[in-house]
Amino acid sequence: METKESIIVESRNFFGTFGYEATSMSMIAEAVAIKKPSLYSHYKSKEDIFKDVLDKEMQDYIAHLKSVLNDNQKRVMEILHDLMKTMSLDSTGDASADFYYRYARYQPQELKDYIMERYTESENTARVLFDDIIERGKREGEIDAELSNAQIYSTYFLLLDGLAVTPDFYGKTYQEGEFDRVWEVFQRGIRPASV
Amino acid sequence: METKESIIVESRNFFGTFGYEATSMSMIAEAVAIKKPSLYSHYKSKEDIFKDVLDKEMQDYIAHLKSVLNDNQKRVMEILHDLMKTMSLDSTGDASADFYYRYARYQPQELKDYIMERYTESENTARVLFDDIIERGKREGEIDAELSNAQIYSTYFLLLDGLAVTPDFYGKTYQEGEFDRVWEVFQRGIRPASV
DNA sequence: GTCTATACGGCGATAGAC
DNA sequence: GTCTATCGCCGTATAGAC
Repeated sequence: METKESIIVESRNFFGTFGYEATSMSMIAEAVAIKKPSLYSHYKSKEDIFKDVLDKEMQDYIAHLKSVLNDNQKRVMEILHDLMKTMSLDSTGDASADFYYRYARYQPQELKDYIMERYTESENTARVLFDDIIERGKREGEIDAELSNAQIYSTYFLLLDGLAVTPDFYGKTYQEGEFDRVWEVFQRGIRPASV
Repeated sequence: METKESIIVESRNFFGTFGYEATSMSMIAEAVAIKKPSLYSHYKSKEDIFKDVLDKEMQDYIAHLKSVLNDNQKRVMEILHDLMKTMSLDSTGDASADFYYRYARYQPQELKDYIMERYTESENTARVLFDDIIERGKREGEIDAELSNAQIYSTYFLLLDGLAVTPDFYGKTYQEGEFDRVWEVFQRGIRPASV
């Protein structure tokens, strides 16, 4: 792997796990197996590394959503189910998810504007993708057409975020069942009334 | 206000808004209007300030929940509705909520064990309080008795957390409507089938 | 592009006078 | 309990040889 690639990967892991301030250039350098000053041959500052990591994560996130949501072989509720399940199970220890959800909520002051712009772009794109699939769900009778797309979208994303970042206060067994419990309530909440 | 009280309040605001690492003893001292070394007459370290803030927030959180949940004048769904609404609207800029939700998910390494213990205690207490009210909701026909308490609890808390901490990517108007949209889906998801 | 050496600043924390 | 002065450390970042 190229040195620059390695810097991105290791930095993302540290930023996601420990946060921006708690991640030092020394930690990154050690993980990449070079000396600290060598980092500055690739990036002019710690902020610049962060921005590069962020841009890459945004691209990957959208690419992932597109590939999952545009599967016309599957029924809509199956797609939404599988996506939520993946998020809730894989996310513990998933470096990309850790990173994505952390900086959606908590931005270092000096990077706040930059970060918020990127998330706004990303969430707007995600919204369009979801509008399409929700519309399909309504047409095919899986989702109650009385509900607005915004309703489905808001609720689904709140649950998704929650599942992705909730720490396990209650232990492993509880957490494994959490997705199924939550999914049932969501599914009851959006199904057509007459079914 | 006593100096020590003031330290707690200002520290909580900074810790909640900017995070533990991004909050310096100088910032706290300036906000309290004393010099930095004077802080050490009240606390022996930054970690100690944090622990005191955390303990206090936990107590307040549980006290708040108790007072809201044990209102037998109100119907169960009304209580759950009002609590979620308060969280979703007041929480933007509510220093206590900012603090509580931030450290539930992200702990500085050196304080991790201490923080997790406190949250586990707090969440276990919250769970008992919710079990009671959910049982009441089932008895009084507002909640489908087919669903487990864990289901209601998990889903409700995921939504609550989400509403409390979601940043406004979409602007003010969108955010104001978010609570109502989410509440309807939740309410449809847990109501008895025959109603 | 990588290294050794180093600058400079802010951090948490302490000493000791008042 | 509050202050001024200061310590030691580690952070980001740079200079300059190879």
